[in-house]
Amino acid sequence: MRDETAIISYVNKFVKLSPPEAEALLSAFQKVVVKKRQSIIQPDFPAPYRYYVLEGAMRAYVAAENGQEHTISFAIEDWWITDYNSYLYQQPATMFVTALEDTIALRLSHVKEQELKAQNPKFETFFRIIAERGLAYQQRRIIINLTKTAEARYGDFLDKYPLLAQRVPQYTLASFLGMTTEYLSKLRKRMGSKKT
Amino acid sequence: MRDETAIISYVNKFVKLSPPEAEALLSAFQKVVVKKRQSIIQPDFPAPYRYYVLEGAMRAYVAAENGQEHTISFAIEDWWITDYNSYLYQQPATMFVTALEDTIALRLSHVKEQELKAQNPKFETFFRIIAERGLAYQQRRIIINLTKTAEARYGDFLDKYPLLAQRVPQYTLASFLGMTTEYLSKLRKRMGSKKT
DNA sequence: AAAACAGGTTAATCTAGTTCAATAAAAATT
DNA sequence: AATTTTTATTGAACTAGATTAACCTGTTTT
Repeated sequence: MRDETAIISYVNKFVKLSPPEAEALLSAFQKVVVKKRQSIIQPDFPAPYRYYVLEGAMRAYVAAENGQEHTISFAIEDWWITDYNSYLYQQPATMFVTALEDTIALRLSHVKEQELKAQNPKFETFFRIIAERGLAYQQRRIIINLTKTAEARYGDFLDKYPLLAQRVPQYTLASFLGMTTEYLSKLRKRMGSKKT
Repeated sequence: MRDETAIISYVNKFVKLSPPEAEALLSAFQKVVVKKRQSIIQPDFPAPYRYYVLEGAMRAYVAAENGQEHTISFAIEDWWITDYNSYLYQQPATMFVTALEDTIALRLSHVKEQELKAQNPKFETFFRIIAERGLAYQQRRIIINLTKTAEARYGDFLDKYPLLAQRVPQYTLASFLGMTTEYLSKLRKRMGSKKT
């Protein structure tokens, strides 16, 4: 069982915190327990928090008119998740963020985040770094989506996130990769031996 | 003719700079003139700079084996452009960044950027803000790519960037939107009256 | 232990978007 | 102003991937 100090080690990978700084950071977060299938962010409501996953798995998705779901992101241990357009600009969300497993997360409110950054430039640096990492990650994802076939996207995901691929329901993975469940099922059969 | 002080007004929209701070900022940039079709970033070479466009237009794209080009981003006046995975992590680029028109830009080296941020937390704040804006923008783009048809993506782009849509070659727009030039041409004919 | 639900597979049919190839129209270069 | 290069259009043939619908399996819930 990981406790909330996991986030201290995590932040320390990017900026070195003194014990009082670590304490200040920790006190800005609240621990939340989310049962499988429960949503912590819903369309039309603002998303006042960003979430750091301590244990478990979540996903962010948008629901289309016809009932289709499109997974925008996953988050497991040490990953962050929220609807960034809602959180950063404090506007109504367009996404759901829902637990794929029973999950324990630390949430940080938008207000507390501003306080942290105002209080200590190290926190400003930290949030700058994770925003840049997110930016670079998403640019890679956009490139993959524009350039690769469904089969190549799946193969690529398997290479990069073999454990995650086994951990999340296949229909969420298909919708993350931009294809239907049925087609992913066909691909898996066709690829058979080559990949796990 | 916009001169380099344009970037001062731009940064001032996010963080308020005193005259000496503005001076410090400006001195970190170098003005560069890029002729149409000239590349400032190429695959396999690191991208030591990020670019702020003063005048003109550029695009970032990846070239596939078969000769296809996939446009990752555009930049016109007041926009930034670079290969973020190369610039942020100082690794070899995978993209080209090339001028679509004769362009004047201000470039900031990775080294200078670190100096600015170390020197003054306001700059740290500024780069945090533009990274977050980029993140939110890219999350919107990923949603559009996953959820909309080619026709809807084009309509959407026309609504949001009507001037840009007329300014860049259509094949670059098609490749940005994730479709072939031929298909975009067909869409335009089909949509005819509805949209400009 | 039956019923209900969530997740996954299979196969037939269909279509949005690609490919290929030729042509046309603009724009840049001589 | 003629030639070359770049950009855009058109149509026919094709295919990666979607849709529909039925079925299967394991897991919760009653």
